[in-house]
Amino acid sequence: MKNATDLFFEAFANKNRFDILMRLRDKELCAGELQRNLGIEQTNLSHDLKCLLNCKFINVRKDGRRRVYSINHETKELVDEVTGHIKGYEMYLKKCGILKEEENGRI
Amino acid sequence: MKNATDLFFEAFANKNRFDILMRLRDKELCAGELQRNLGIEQTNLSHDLKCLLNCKFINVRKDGRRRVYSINHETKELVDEVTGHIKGYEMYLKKCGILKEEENGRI
DNA sequence: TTTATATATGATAAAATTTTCATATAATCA
DNA sequence: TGATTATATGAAAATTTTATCATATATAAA
Repeated sequence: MKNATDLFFEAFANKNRFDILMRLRDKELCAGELQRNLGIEQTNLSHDLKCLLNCKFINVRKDGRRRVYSINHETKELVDEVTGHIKGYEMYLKKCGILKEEENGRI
Repeated sequence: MKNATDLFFEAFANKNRFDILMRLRDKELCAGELQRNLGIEQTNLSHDLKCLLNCKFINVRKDGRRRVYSINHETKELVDEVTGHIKGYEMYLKKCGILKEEENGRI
């Protein structure tokens, strides 16, 4: 049985979902705009938006056949705090051998 | 190639590692104490501590054959902010169908 | 100087999460 | 009404992350 902390990190600490939150930081966007901005697969984006909605990290409103998403205020503040921390520790994170870089198989 | 955000979440948004940070919130502890308090396997704990150290989220000092760990101030503040957010959204997190609960196979 | 305790390391196994695939629904337009 | 666009759903495949296993090192005690 997962506790609230596990669930929180599963929702929040995900690349695509956090990217969505960052994009919504400054202005509301519909699904299609998010898809084009972030380059996420439509189907993944939809799953991710639903998750963020369920958790009340974001809100929706309908506009014709579009759905327009916006971030909630408290979540926006948390995004900012996390973003700040990442900036401050970036150099160490990149050197951590436990957080393994992908094999760089590029030619 | 992982970016700083991916690396940050891999380090920070992990059950065992976040538990360690929470335990260190109020006082410094050696590895053995953390192990007993948290019930983490010795070998996992050691991997996790190394990761947190690499990222500079915690510090160590030697004391005889013990190693005593303490949390860094900025990280402690972030832990508090995250903890607050989790409390506020716990009820929604638990109802999110995307964040799937484990099958509860208990008798 | 051998033994015991505390902690660390690296490779693989196991489990969890994320992506993909196939398809559905809902609203608008022709 | 039928076609088209925008978005959602659920199951299975693919990938990533975490845990386990076997073993190493370092300090202290006997």
